[in-house]
Amino acid sequence: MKIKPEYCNVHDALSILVGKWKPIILLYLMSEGTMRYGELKKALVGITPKMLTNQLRELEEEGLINRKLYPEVPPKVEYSITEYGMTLKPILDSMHEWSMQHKKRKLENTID
Amino acid sequence: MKIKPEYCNVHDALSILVGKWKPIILLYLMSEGTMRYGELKKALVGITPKMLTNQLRELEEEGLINRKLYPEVPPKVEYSITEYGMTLKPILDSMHEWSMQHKKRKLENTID
DNA sequence: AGATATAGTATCCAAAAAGATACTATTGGA
DNA sequence: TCCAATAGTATCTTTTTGGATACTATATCT
Repeated sequence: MKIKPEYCNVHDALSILVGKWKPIILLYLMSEGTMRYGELKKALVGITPKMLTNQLRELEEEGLINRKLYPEVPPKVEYSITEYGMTLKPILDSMHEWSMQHKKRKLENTID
Repeated sequence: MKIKPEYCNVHDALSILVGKWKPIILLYLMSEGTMRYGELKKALVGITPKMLTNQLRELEEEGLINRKLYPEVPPKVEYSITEYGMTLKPILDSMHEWSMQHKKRKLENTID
């Protein structure tokens, strides 16, 4: 059997999740609920405005988060997880769980 | 609450899985069992030897796959998934499942 | 009139990931 | 003696991703 990355579903799922700040943003919105742009910017230590906007836009494009613009001045924009975005929660949770075990395992194997 | 990517377990789990060919290699070894370097190279259409070696080494370093070298000439090397690597299967399976739903959903929303 | 607050853009630069391509060691067999 | 087979290395280039930093629009408040 011959295969290419483009035909791999896991590869595609990963490409949606990957991005330096995407998992964090998703987890954050999943647990904290609605947040404004500025709040996210404060919470995500070290993120640049360009990156924040970029990651939010990409998540929005996949339908995972919602962007609500209030027509005020100064502007107010609220981000929240969509119902659809919540379908990722079990996967993120199991990755979180696996990662913790993995780190534990690494420590155990570092007897040197 | 303030957060950084380095403190996010999901981020870390992803970084182990990410790499253009890693998910494919894992899935392949999970389903096909043991494979030689040359067999993998033939199966993974378009991969360069450098990339193949690189991805295999990184997976091996995490303990997910096994490298068995037979001291023959010409050399013979067999790769297989480890028992530990198999603990990732449920996660990969759910990502596969999610990705399929996601594509279906995208098609439905493309009525334009 | 000028400062303030918010949610971004725009531009340029650095680092990381991936691709192309050629090369190597070894030894059993023709 | 020279070639084939296998599992890689080595080197250079391109592409992708992320970082630094400065700038903008605009109604309101003083």
